[in-house]
Amino acid sequence: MLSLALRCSFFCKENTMTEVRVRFPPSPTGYLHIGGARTAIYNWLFARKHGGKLVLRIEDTDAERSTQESIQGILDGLEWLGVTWDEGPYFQSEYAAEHMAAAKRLLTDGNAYKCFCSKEELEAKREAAAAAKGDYRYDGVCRKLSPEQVQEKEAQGLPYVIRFKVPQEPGKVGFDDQVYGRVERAYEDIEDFVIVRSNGMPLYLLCNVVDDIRDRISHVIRGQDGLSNTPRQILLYRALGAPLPIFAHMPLTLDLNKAKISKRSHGEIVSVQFYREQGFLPWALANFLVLLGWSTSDDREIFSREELIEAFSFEGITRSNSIFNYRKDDPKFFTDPKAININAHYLRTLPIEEVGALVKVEFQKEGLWDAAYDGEKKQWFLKTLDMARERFHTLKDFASLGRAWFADDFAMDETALAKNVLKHPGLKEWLPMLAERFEALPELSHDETERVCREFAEELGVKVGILVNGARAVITGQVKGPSMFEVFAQIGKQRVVTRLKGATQYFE
RNA sequence: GUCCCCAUCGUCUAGCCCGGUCCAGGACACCGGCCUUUCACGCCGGCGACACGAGUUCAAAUCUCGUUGGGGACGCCA
Repeated sequence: MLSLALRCSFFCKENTMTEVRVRFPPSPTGYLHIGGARTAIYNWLFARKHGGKLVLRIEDTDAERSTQESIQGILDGLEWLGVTWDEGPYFQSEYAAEHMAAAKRLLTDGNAYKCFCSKEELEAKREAAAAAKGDYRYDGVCRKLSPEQVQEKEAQGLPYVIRFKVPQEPGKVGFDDQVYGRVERAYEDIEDFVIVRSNGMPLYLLCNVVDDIRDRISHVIRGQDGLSNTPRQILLYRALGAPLPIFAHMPLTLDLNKAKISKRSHGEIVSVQFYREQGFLPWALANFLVLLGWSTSDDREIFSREELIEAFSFEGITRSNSIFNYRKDDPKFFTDPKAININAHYLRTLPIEEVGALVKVEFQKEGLWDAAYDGEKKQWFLKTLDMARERFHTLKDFASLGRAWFADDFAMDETALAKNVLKHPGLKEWLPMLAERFEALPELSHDETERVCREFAEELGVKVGILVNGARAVITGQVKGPSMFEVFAQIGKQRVVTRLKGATQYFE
């Protein structure tokens, strides 16, 4: 799709910055959302792959919208995902003096000028242009002001913003984006943009560049929505006499209506925290997110950390936006089915000890944790998880669907009750009778319980499945689960017998 | 409106740069089968796409142009 020469320009072009340094600069105006998380992961992968550094920088210059809570949320989210940074977090607000100094320099070097046009004036011009169906760009009236005129206006105490002087010549600015290829923008299409507000505060475009220069960022990896900012930022780098980083823009993640996902309009479904609460394994989410816009040429989709770091490159990144196919109000999937599928995959393939550690946290929250699970019941605990996890999708399932394994106050699934218990009235007598036969055994083993069940079924002249599934319902509250003979043995004689005898209650 | 970007199954995508091996491959989802005491896993099979139109060519998903559709950016937000 894109010429190879262009794609590998990072490796071929001489670069004054030998060290790979990338950054993730969230603005703390809300929780960490999956789009931001994906960008962070890409940066992290790139840094790890090239032995570089990931800098975390909190862009908190919008004091009104930034919150401490949000900062903490972002940090927690990254940490949970396993995205580790090497420097920071730095806070953009602490470098205000530097941003100002840069603005002053641009002013004295003649790369910027003071603009006294009021917001109202500009607004009027914008509206007039819109009414005439034309497009508006700052007309540069203040750029033409003589030094005397500027002095005069300043003497009058008129407020001013500082605008950058975009070259007024036929050329264009361009750069080789690592994902999108050559991107160019004619000077005439760029207006003299504001870099400092009338209250003296520098704007994002400038701050961001100044910070990236100071942090010696070699590769700017960010969302495609930053693509059209890039030409202006390059102008800033040039004027500031700094070397250019390499740019790589990622396609965006869209919602079902193909609109950019945002915290504001999508709520929890796009928040990393939500997945944490819903029982996602952190790496499963990361793995899924990475696949939204990146792939390898082979058919691999499941990657360990190491494998991903090894496999990752800009080459595998698509240029088209991808849709986050979440399904709200779907009884089976509460988010993108693929995300659930990947989570389920990790849930049943990860070393059981790892799953155990995560389930422990879940159980502690649910009041299901028993200290003995870390002690004498540890083997039993892990084996139970191992048996149960095969058909679970999230960590929460252990405490909900799997509750009967660990506690006596579990819920009876309605389908299980109707289909596997009430449908066969004979079970009202048979299950307690089965309990008696189990009681006669020294302990419940897979083979013994199977023998007993089959013999009993034969005596009764019914299919063993009726007995077994009826038992499953009253013992686990579920319509599905592992082989019941293993379940008998695992749940243990006492609970099994009690629950089988209690079957009569369902017939009243 | 202006500038820019994008366009393959419902979704994520491979293939496109270097045209034939692609009546387009994989994954998820969905449907069916096998397995089975259930469900799940696993395995087997099915459904399902090159946005449209021209052009170039012996040959186009791949190259060119146009159309349409979608997205992003156009702030004294970040």
